[in-house]
Amino acid sequence: MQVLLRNNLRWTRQRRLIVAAMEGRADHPTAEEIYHDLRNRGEPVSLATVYRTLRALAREGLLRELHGHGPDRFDPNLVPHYHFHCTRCGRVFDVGVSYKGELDRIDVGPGFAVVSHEIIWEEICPSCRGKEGS
Amino acid sequence: MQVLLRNNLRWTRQRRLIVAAMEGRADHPTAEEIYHDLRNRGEPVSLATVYRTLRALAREGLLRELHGHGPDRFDPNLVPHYHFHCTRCGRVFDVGVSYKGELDRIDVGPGFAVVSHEIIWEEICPSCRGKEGS
DNA sequence: TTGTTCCTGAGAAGCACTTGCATTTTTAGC
DNA sequence: GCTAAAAATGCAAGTGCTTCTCAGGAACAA
Repeated sequence: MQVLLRNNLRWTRQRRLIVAAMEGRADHPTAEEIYHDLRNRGEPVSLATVYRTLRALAREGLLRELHGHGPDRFDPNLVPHYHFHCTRCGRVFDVGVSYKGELDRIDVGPGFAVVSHEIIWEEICPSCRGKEGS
Repeated sequence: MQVLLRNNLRWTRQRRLIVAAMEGRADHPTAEEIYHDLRNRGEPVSLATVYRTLRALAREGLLRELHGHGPDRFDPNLVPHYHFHCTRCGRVFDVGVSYKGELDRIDVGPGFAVVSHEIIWEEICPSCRGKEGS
């Protein structure tokens, strides 16, 4: 991953830690979650740095930002895929529907330029389902 | 629209104004935008009431809430359809791709319950495209 | 008309970030 | 390895969006 950090981005201790904390995660953590992960392991990082780093990595294309209700989430999985989102707890999961590349090539109208697309399912996840009734 | 307001929701002056301001709009306004609309017309409403009313209407299923970067937006068009979102100015537009009902019926995994789905295109809209270079 | 319940406005509070700035760190060049 | 320039960090303050609190005001049912 570090080899990809060009453009005046320095490979600092904090960035190494944050990248390591993200690597291989499939649970789409928030900046807060990464911050607490590192804090709990005794690693000194500030929340501002976690935010700055995560956004920088997303700008470099090394991470994908997910927006929706609640705090932004980050996904290290760069293979195009879709998500579903639990409307109760806010968690985001991957969905196994194959990526529809043709939707990136549709013509949405004159002057518009498609960058990417995302399909989001609104769901109730099994663990919230268990606590039903509330 | 008023006939649909059941469940202890009272048909107040403010709610009438807010519903009227939303009716037929295709520009997916934010709560702030509705608030300023009414204020500019000399109608006395508070921002808190606009937020409360819009959320209440969405809970009743009379409006759709759109989440993404920036403030939440509201859509009075209940016919299932998709959106694209300008990554520069944050505005949301309707996209003419026909609704894929089968995606509401996919099996995302044991215990998950699909409520709905949305496809969002990330775009640069014509007016931001014109101001390119910034 | 009256009582109950719900709604409203105004401002405070809260969450999720972002920014400013003084102080490190990193890194390229010697 | 040393040095200077540039970039990153931590902290605290600031911002944007939204919800909450609460006292007073409207709506609706009887």
